Amino acid sequence: MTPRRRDAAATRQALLEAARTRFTQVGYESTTLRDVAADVGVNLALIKRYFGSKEGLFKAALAASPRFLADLPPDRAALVGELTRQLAADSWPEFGEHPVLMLLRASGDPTVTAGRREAIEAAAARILAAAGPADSVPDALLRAELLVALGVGVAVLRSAVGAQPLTDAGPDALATPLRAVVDALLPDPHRP
Amino acid sequence: MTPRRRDAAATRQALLEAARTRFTQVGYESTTLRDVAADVGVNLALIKRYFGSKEGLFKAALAASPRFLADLPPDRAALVGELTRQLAADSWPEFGEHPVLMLLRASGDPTVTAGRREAIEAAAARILAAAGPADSVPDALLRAELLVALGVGVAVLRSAVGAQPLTDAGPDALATPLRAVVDALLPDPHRP
DNA sequence: CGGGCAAGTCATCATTTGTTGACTTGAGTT
DNA sequence: AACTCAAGTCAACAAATGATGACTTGCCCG
Repeated sequence: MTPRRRDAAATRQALLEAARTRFTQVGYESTTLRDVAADVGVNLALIKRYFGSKEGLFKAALAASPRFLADLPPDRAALVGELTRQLAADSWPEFGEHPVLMLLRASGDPTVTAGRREAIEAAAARILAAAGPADSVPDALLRAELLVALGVGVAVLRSAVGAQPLTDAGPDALATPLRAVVDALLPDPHRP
Repeated sequence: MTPRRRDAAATRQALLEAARTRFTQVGYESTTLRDVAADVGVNLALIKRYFGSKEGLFKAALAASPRFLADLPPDRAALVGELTRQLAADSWPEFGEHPVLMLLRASGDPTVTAGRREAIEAAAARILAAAGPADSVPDALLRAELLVALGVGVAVLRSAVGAQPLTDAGPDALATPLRAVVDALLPDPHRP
């Protein structure tokens, strides 16, 4: 290996990834900057240099994470497939943990909590847009948000709680019941 | 008011309630024993006296909380009603917060995390038992656990995230979509 | 009434942890 | 080879916090 020393960009990136893992796994409060620095093999003062503070590190790590329930296909048939893929924890190859968990384990910083609410509400809006015309059912947005709630709950039960049999269920086992839920919550406007 | 001084039972109870509120709202790490003691108007050393340690206080507060998705009626029709009631955050009159949140915001103590997993799995088993024969569908337990996941997600989105319109949705608005989900996940064996 | 004991307080300690300014080192440039 | 500046290290501080043992006070029982 060629341990590229004195590479600011690489160090910064490594810090981001270590921070994301810690924050996601043990939460904001239990993550210590010394641990993050040690993971990378770097001095803790570098975190201040690059991110200013612990809160800054958290926000940077959050911004570098994939969005929850983004990139949903506008095709209803493919929607269930993509939902299933994003709910399975091992479907984030480049990430060891489910990205939505970091949102939930955040600090109490007002900026973060507000952004979290917006991210959740935006996910519901994306689901609604992908599933069909919004006016098909009066409470369509509420129903879409219930679907987001299901996604959040699945992520929590799989990645944080480890509940069985849900944790070990593969995409195949999840797809069928998920399709039933999607059909129940978001009636297909083309199929009255 | 008659501030009953020197009443060990009352003081202990007050400490438990204050702790539950703090743990639920801001999580284990961010809850300080000084804050809990101050809420009750008592010295922090009493917490050690009654509960031994912070971890002991947490476990005692957890044990004093109502179980999530307990007391489900064995009647399928009433199941949705009870689910709806337990998902609405204001349906716990004696508690300001949803009890499932304290489970999620727990410390990393192995005893607690193991108990949490068991509590979730037991909730799924209770739903399954209330909804009908377990053998009606092969993956019935997985489906019941998805219902628990929905409950966890709804609790998180309502009480911790504050996502709209879900947070302001009342029992009436929730019952209809919830019934659709229950029917989709747990097919009624009496109605093939 | 007064002795005993539990209820409650006080002051303090040790540790953890975020923050910070001064210092050192290495790589590229001239 | 000397210079420069950013990358990185070091040591230390201050605040927060859980834990703890000694001390005080009020209630109850004889």
